[in-house]
Amino acid sequence: MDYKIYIAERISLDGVSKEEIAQTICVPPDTTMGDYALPCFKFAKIMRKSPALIAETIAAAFEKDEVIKSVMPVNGYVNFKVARGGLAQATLRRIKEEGEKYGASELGKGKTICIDYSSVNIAKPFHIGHLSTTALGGALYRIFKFLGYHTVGINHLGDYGTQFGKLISAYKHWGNDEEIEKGGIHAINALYVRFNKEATEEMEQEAREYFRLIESGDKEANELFEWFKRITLSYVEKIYDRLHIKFDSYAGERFYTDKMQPVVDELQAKGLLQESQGAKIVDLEPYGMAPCLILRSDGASLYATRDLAAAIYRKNTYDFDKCLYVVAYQQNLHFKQVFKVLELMGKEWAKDLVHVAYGMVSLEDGAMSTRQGNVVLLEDVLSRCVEKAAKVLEEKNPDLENKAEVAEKVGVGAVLFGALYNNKIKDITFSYEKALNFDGETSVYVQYTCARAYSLLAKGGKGELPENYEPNEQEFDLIKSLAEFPETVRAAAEKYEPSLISRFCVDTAQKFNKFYFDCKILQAESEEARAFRLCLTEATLTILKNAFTLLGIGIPEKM
RNA sequence: GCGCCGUUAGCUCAAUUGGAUAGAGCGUUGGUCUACGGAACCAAAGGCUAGGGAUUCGAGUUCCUUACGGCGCACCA
Repeated sequence: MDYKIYIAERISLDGVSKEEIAQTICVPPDTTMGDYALPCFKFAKIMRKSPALIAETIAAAFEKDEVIKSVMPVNGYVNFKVARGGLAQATLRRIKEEGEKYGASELGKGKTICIDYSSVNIAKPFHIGHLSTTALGGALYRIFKFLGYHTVGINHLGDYGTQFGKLISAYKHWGNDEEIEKGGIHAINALYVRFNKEATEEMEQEAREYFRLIESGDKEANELFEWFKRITLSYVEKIYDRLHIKFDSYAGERFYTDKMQPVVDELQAKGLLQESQGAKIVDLEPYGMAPCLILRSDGASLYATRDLAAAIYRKNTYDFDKCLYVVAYQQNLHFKQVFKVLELMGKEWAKDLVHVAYGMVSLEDGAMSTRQGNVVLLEDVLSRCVEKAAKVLEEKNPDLENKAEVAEKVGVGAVLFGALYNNKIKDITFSYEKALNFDGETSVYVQYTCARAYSLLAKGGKGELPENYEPNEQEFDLIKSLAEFPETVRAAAEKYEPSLISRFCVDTAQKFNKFYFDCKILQAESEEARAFRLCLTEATLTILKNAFTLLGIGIPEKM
């Protein structure tokens, strides 16, 4: 039941709709004030009465029932207290019934959403700079799926550009097949780094020529390129497996090679293409933006050209209702330009394209650079976190059976959770000290809370929910938190902000721990209290599992 | 120079989108240790929400402005 609507329907105000009342109802900062509140200030103007008077009138006219137990006007607010037993019953029953579906909905039924995320570069190792888009995109993918959308995860591979010409040139000069087969991506990347350090002018020339050869379909150049691509993909797929990330398409930039000319033609036909300084552009001056470059003066396509082709292809292929680009805010202008050009082309669906921008990751000693080799590799961060988890596990719980498996869940979870805990727009300075901290507001805290819950349920069994039980403060506080989960999931989707879910988890775990310390569960004061608390424990566990599944993090039963 | 974003406790971050006394974690100090799992819990200290103006019943949140920081601004992706 939605209490806000329930309350709103029992209030009538001249000139104010029930919907507006329901929307205005909020949750007071302190539970002692009430469970819900209606601030009356904005009605004062319409009704030409003071907020305090309106609040008093509403309170006086409100008929209390078995759901709303008390109604109090306080300084222009009307505070409502609900019957706790009823709310507890309804919430716990629903969680029990819906189980792993609790929080899901059919909101997106029949709708398709494309999510472009992670988008790795061929021949470049996966560093922590790629973590945000991967973790965010993966979480959004699951969140939208949970809300009933048909989701399409797209890894828009960075597999196009002169850099691959450089790579082939470097390979020709210094490459060694055996080393590459053994060293994989790192051996390839070493070649690329070396090229950027040591390449002569002739080699640069040669690199451009190799790139041209790839483009024109030259057999050897393409075989080399495909080899590098295979090595890269088998490397990143291992990482994706550990992070529980999946894609439905690996159509990268190269995929659009033959799909750009029609876009250029269409731009031309629609009179949008202009010549400027030898290049072809779409002028965006009227919209306060720099021009969007479509073709270089040598006729070659650009980043924007491929993104235009990709957007059109995705619309034609998936007929999406929304298409997200989970890309760092560095690209703000780029996407504004691309979206605007599509709008000018008359694509009414351009409004459905969303750049989900997030903050940058830097190291304590400055920015990362693949070319200079100044990077922190994700695989290293993962292995160090898992190692640390294993070490702590060895101390705390040496008899645990599946230690390696648990350490993996704890360690990898901590890395993912760290990437999903703050507002996505914030910049991050990576440090091992922070990454390896398992105390406080972390996934480990939540996992530990779950381990406690599992342990309680193993000892106490799963009870039947008692009919007439009046929850105490701690119990009720926790239940209200649990009841908010569906709304939290929806908000996370609406704002493209998985951190709302991470925050929810920590908050709920804190409330559970408070409940755990203040209330005896297995030796409760009555049979009813014991049964109720076990149900509450089970419900909390259900929700934390659902939430962590959305984030892509596992929860061990023991740790 | 222009545009976008950011600035909240010593540090890292929240704040239900304009609502009541701005909350957590880390760190610090003190407490809980015969326990349903101490990777935990409780308490204390710590704030002119970067500065200034405006809007209104009410601003961390909206608008203007200044400062500081990040990012971007034509043939890279």
